[in-house]
Amino acid sequence: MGAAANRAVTLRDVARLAGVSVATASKALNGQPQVRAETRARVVKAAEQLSFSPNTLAQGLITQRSGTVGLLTSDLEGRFSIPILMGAEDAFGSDQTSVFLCDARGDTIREKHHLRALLSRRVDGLIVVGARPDTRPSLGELPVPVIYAYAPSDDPADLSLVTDNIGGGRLAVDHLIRCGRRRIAHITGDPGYGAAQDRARGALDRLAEEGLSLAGGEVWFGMWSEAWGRGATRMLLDRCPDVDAIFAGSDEIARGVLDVLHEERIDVPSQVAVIGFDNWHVLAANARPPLTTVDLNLEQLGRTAAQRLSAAMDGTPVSGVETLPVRLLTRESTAPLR
Amino acid sequence: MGAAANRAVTLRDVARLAGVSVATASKALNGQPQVRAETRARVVKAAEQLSFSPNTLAQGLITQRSGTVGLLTSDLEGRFSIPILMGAEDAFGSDQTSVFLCDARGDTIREKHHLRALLSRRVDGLIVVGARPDTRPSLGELPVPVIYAYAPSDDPADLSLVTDNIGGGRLAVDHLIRCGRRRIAHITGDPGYGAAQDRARGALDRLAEEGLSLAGGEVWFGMWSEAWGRGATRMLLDRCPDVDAIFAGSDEIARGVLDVLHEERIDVPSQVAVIGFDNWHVLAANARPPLTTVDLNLEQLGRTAAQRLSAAMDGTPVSGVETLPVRLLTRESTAPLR
DNA sequence: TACGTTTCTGAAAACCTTTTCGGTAGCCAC
DNA sequence: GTGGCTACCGAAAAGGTTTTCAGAAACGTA
Repeated sequence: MGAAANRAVTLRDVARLAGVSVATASKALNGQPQVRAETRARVVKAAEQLSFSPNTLAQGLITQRSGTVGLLTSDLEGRFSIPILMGAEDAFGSDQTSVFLCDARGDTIREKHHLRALLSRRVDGLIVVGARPDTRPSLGELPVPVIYAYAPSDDPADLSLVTDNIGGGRLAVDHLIRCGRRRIAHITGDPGYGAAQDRARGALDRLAEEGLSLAGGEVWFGMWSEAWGRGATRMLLDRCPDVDAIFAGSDEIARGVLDVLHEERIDVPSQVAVIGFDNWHVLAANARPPLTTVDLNLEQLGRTAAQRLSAAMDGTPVSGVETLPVRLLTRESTAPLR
Repeated sequence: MGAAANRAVTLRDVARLAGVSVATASKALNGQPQVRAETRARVVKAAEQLSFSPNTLAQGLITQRSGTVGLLTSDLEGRFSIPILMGAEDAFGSDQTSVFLCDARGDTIREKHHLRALLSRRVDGLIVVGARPDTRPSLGELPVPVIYAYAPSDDPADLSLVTDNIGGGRLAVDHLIRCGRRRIAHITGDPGYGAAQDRARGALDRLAEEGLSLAGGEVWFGMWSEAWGRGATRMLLDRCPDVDAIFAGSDEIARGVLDVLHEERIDVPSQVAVIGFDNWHVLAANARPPLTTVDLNLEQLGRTAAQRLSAAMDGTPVSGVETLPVRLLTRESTAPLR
């Protein structure tokens, strides 16, 4: 594979080839004004000829900026971190900032290790992505700015970016109401998750505004799995056979819901509308029928994280919790009643 | 969040606090022998007190090693790259090598951009992960060693690491045969994928050894989707109602297969055994029943990639295509006939 | 011609660490 | 008291780049 260990070409090589000093070469390549056009051209040509690329390490050493930020995640599947990473990369754009992704796998000592590694590589900032949307311990005072994304920090002095779970719950129910549904049930995951509580809260709020209450009488908390989605749906149909819409707290649960409805020959969406949460593409798009769901806008979250981080790196101190809107993605599992 | 822009502490600060020169401090911290135990202790204490962490950029500048490798992927979902990343991190372990993940999103110009960024950060090596398990264009001659993982390079002078799709096909069919099945069908994805061809090839080989041929008469090529899994299964049941096992070319397809079997009240595994491919956890583990599947061993792939890369970085030139074994993961969708 | 001005170039310092090599101090033996 | 060890420490160079500042060259003006 051609180890091709020919020593990397340095600015000195370029300067020599162009017949100038390294100082001039540097200025020529960086667009500094105090260099004659003709000289600049010569340097640029030489650089291209040698396919020179500046040593970022050396640059970082003197500018005190490494041009890298760390993305520290605990997310084994990459379900959240990859979209956030893409958003962040987008926002930093080609302005020579790269993003370092480290996966701590939910392990505190691995997290510490990665943190040390990132810090010793002099990252200019840090984005911390939690595995679940609940508060997580703050990393404390660090020599670089930190943004917590998805899972907020427990220290209000930090800046956290979270998705709007309450708003998402409202949005889902609002959509169902607009579809003419009145007997709406909510099946969701582990009640220990703040996200489950918030989504339920949003749903209940919107229902109350309409003078409605939950079909089935209560929120069906359980687990974040298809199996629970199936089990809860069976119980729900038992207790409340005239339900006309189900809001599932996650796409996994929604898959279970759809499964049982299908089994019972209940048509979706004409008899019962189903809406999920997360827009986990492989689950939602492949569902039968394709699943209307609440998209978390994770790329946007990543972009915003990058922007806030840029601001913080430029010295504007930031803190608090910022809630980012989610959006409805309609597919075929919901439709107006008539 | 405490921008805490207090200038990072340097070795000079440590030395000053310990009352020694920077040279001595360096030697003390790096375990060099020519420093008195008492002095070393003083330096170590000072370093801890200031929570000093050496500037990797400066270190890299003189050792000519950045202690980072790049992981260049085209995989939007993170389905492949995250496990490979974890395996690679494992293999490099805490021996101060970090892994830089960049997502090119299947876009050539983005790939070029990331490549430049990585190279200018002086990564010590590169792992390139393709989006699909087919050959991809070589990056050509680079100043650092490169390993192609998952998708092999089209240049035989490169080193590529791929999963054993033929072996996987054999393994799947072998398992079904051991379960006493004789009328085995194969539903798989896009025939344009080498992986689809290889898996089918392995399956056919193993069947031939047993003197069997494929139930349904042919391989059912189609698309990598649940919908195709459903459609193909319906056709299959139509043409060949006595089938007793189905080998699906991916877990997504297998989900479709299970769906239709369930719909037709055909019990899995007692009447028909089903096996998938990929071990995409959210799909396979949540299936009804949980899906026996072929695990790609991607973490192992990542570990091996890291090892080969280390070897290459140490000067051993490597090339060719290395095929890594996959393994069977039995859940409940397969079982002996009786 | 002498001087001031403008325009361009280069030497050198700085960033932080590692490593080499010379130097100092202490010790022992003569 | 001298020479020769050993054990320890520090000055300095190196790595590649940017930036500052001084100097050189070219030009115009008096």
